[in-house]
Amino acid sequence: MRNPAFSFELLHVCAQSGARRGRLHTPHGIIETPCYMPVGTQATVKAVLPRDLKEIGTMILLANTYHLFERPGHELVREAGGLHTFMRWDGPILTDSGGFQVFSLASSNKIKEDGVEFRSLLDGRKHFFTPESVMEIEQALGADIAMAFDECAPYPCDHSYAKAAMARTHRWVRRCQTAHTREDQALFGIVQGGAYADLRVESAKFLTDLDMTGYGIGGLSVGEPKPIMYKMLEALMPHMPGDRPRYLMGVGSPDCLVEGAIRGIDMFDCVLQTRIARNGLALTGAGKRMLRNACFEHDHTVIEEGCDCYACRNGFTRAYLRHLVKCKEILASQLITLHNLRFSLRLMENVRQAIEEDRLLDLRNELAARGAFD
RNA sequence: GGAUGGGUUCCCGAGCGGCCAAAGGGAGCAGACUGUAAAUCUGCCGUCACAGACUUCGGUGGUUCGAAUCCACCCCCAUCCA
Repeated sequence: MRNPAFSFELLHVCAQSGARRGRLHTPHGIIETPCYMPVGTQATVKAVLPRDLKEIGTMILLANTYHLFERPGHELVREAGGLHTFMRWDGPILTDSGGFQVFSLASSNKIKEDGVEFRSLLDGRKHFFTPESVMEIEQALGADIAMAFDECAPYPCDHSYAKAAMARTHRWVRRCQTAHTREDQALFGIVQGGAYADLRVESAKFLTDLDMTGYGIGGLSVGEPKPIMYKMLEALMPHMPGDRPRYLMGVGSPDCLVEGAIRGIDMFDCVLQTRIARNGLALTGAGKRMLRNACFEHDHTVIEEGCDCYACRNGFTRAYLRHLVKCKEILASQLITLHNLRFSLRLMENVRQAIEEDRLLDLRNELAARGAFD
């Protein structure tokens, strides 16, 4: 079932860490991996122009099936010529299936064998999502990569529940495969299994047998301690096919990006960068900086010396950004978002280079020593 | 000069005899944020030796067991009338 329109080259494996340096070819462009993918849930990365996303080195964006179904509706996007045309982004796009909303909006939906009943956040109406209907929506949206419809179990949850959610996810992914026909779009399956290594391994094996174009690893970073997440990755990774991209869904704090790459992850997405930016928090190589705080009132230096983002390159100071944050000015969100995204994309550039040079563990240790993960 | 309505903790603004250190906003300070219901949310926000005590509601006296709340006078402010 692998889609021939997509190919994944494994360029190098870091001798020091085992991390993978790869290249994923898609109809809308090439993705160098490991990569970080900015999230544009509503067909826009909040506060950033597509032009700027391109300039900072974004190779692929995320959008969300559930949110775009609710508004503006997938038929409208289809009518507009698909997501790329609609949102004016001609690079690769990945659509999440709405599986995460099964988890994050758990209080307003009901999970059944056939699918999930969602209560609309906008008008309270009920919508029933099935693997088939989600495939219909994702194909209408027309992203390069469509994620299968999965059930993301919460943490903590007991073994039997995690197993049931995993098994359902497995049944659903086969239905997704059957319903998915678009040849210029790849379908990625999603490994589930909660915080249970045996289930993770079982899920990895099951999905491997389905010979999919790529694989998501879902249901992690849902509240469990990081060591557990890492343990899950270590347990399941030997059972993942080496010649397919592996996407750790929803994970992307600076430390997790590096630790994930070390454990063989090729793709990451995370809303953290953009969300914390809108709350005045900037990422730097020496740790996070809450620019709203009083200690920056008279700090006339840029967010991070040497950073090549628009804000730092052009002398926007912490004192000025603090002022913008306190005034709730839109520019604060724009500048800090751009900075955080550039920080993360540059981090991955460094990770890729370190893999090529077989020194990713060294890089990890250097970053940690400088406080980049604080 | 007369009439009326007001003066409340940094600001606005509730309270109108005890349940008031005083609602609610704002500002200020801090925290959270990982497949985005997030330009959101949470906590603190009179002072201190802080499970308690002390000082506050324009000022000064008074009534009362008890007052930001009632009374008297005074000082300001707003509007209106001369």
